[in-house]
Amino acid sequence: MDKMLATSRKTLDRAGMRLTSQRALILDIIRQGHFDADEIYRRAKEKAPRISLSTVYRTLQKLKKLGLVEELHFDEAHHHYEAKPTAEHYHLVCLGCGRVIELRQPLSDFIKRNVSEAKDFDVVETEVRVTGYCARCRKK
Amino acid sequence: MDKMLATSRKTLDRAGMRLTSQRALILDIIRQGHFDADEIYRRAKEKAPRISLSTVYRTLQKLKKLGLVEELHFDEAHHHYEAKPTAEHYHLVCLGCGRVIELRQPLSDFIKRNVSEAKDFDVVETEVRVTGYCARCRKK
DNA sequence: GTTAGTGCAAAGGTTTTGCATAATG
DNA sequence: CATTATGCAAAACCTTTGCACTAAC
Repeated sequence: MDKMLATSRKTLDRAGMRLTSQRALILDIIRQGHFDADEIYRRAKEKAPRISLSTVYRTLQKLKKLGLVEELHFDEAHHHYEAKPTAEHYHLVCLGCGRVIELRQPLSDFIKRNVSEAKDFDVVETEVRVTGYCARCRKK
Repeated sequence: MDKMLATSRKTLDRAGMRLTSQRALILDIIRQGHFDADEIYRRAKEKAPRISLSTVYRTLQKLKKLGLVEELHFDEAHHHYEAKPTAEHYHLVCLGCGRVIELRQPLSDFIKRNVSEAKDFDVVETEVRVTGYCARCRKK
């Protein structure tokens, strides 16, 4: 049980939630990349064949509320999830191959400054989604 | 039949598509704001009670492909649509009241410049979604 | 008239929920 | 052991599709 898991446990504890094997597993999977619920489910089943899709959804939901996981909206069909906290970054989604590239850029300050100034808005979260073609796909 | 509709007709013509009363109606509704498919359907039914939800979805799909309409990803459950072409802008979604505020900011240049420089990515579209609380809701 | 578009109903895919059982703290 | 979480199956949603009929060009 690593350090991050210990931190997660504390967060769960504080919320009166239990750290089950399924939750630890899901948390672990999410830390490895951006996946949709079904992909998380498939990966989880490799280690815990009896896990159910509902558990995945319920867990994701709860972790999201606790701020341990962030929900992303890459494509139209499914949501994707990634572990938090992470350094600020946003996503490039390649329309050719579907690859998701993380891009660390100090954008939120820029946005927040402009947004609040202009509209008196209290920013909670900023999601930037850029679609286009990666270098590999552009060559075709 | 206004000027915009004439433009739309041309675009449809070029694609070998017919300008039906339903399409004109949907186009007209979308120009009034950002709505999800169901809201468009409800509004459309007021003027054309026999219109079907499938027609709404099919129309949105086609208009999107033609570039007359843009699909947005505000909340987790539905897609929203807005008319194009519009000036570059992004969206603030209030977590309190759900209101969507348009924000005109020259962000895309900033993003495109940074993105291409950093990652050799050919940008097609940029979507920025800022969530938070509007002035009204913040007071509570 | 030909062909594309519509309405309806049915299917598809994702996410949520109810309930009895199992596991955590 | 009290309570929260799980698994399963069924339901709830949103969106798409097949087909016969209608309307646009």
